[in-house]
Amino acid sequence: MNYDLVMKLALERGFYFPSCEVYGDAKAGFWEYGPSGVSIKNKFLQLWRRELVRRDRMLEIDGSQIMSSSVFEASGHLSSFADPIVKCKKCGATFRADRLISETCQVEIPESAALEEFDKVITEKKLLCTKCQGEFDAAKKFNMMFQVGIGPEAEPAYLRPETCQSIFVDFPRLYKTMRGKLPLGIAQVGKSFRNEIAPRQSLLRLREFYQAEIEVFCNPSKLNEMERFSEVQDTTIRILIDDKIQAMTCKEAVDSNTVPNKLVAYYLGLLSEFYEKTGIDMSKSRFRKLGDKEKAFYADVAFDFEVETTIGWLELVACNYRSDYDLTSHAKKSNEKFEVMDGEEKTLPHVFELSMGIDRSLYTILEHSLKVDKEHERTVLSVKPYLAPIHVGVLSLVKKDGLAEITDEIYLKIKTKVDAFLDHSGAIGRRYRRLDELGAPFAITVDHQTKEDDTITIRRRDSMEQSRIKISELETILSKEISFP
RNA sequence: GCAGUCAUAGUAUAGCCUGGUUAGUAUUCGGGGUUUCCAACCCUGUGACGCGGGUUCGAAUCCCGCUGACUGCACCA
Repeated sequence: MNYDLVMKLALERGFYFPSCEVYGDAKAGFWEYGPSGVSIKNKFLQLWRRELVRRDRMLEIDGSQIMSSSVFEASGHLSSFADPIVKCKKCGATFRADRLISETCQVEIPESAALEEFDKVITEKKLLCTKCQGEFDAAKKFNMMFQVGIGPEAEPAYLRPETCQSIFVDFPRLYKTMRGKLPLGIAQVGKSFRNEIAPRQSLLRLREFYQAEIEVFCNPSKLNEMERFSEVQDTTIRILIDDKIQAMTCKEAVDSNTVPNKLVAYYLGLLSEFYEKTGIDMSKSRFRKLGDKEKAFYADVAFDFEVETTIGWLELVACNYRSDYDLTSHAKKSNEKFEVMDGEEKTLPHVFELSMGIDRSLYTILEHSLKVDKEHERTVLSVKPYLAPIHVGVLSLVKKDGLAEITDEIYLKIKTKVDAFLDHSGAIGRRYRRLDELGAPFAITVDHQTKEDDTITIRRRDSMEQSRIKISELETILSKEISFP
């Protein structure tokens, strides 16, 4: 299925749509989830909690979205999360200063250098705009963080550009009060904010977006002492090696040194098992080991979990081994102690993170699940039943002869237990089609026979098959069919 | 941020070049009928010119600015 059809479905069926769309000054990069989108997002997160947070006994927190300047001084975002740019005075074109200089006069200046360094070279080498030969203005830093003003004096603070910073600064308290033991996973779901230069393609590149992040704190000398590894040692992970995707078990990945240690392999395994259950086509997925130039400024080793879609390979999860970068920086800046006891050993934990993009994951689930069934002239969202925005459609074959009343009764009985949708209007086939597009795995229909023997038909979304069941069996059947794996 | 293309009901589109009736069509959606298990049919109703300015007696239509979408470049910590 392709991007345009997913977009159309999203707009027509309430999955997602542009923010503030009735106003002409609405800015790009902001989208909202409609009812169907929220429903599938909640279920996706429930699956994430089951498969990762609970399974690994992680601690989940919910931190502030606005964080103090000190946090980002320590994290490096104030200096490193910014690009040096120069603007042409004449035509207004902007360029990355470091790239412009290295491309035009082969002088390498690190992007984190002081702004005067860029100005100096531009003046010395008499660099002019490559488009119009105009002169450049002084170099500036474009920081991708949104600054906010706190209180009447508008003292600067920032919207977090990644959720994980609260996990790092909360770590000492959590470790003490929650009786932590390494390795310890701390998880968080929430919004992050980045002032992207060119947001594009709806949910795939947003200025305000959801992340589900997991920071695993571990003892760097015990990365291969991972008891739980046995749970995933036979789980298959797909890794890109020399431009070829190779499927191997987690054990093989460690033994062949493809993945550096058991801890990292364990979490890549968990992540694969999780995504398998979202219904994403895993044969179109890979872990890609990042080269030195691609890695984030804090990462030692990095694997991106990527999935192939009709608009190319999409990064859904960044798996970064951040070493002690964050805890050391925060310890220094805050003068707090971040070392903990691991058995007899005092250690400053290292961090391995799984930073998941929720919006992109949801898009991919939609794209991989959406099918056009030409034979029956219908569009079907074949999502896993436990992720479906609506679990069951509750329909009357016709409104009259008392059928609507029986249908209402059934709906009343189940509506607080499952996501049910009541519909009496129009032709039955049309109602089935609508439910197919919403991804409802089941529809039940009350007909004339119902009045005689208290049975209803239950229709399955993917096969369109129908069978008769007793009304009294409905709840049991539904709860079994839509339960999480 | 740059360049090109584009912007009309929920969705997809016609009309714009050559300014002038009530902005047309398909589908969706609401109500009613018919049918009585897969988008059928009949009646009926709701619904749109992205925003702001200019030209003009008159602007969906011509001009300017802004915003957004798409594609390419750059960017993606």
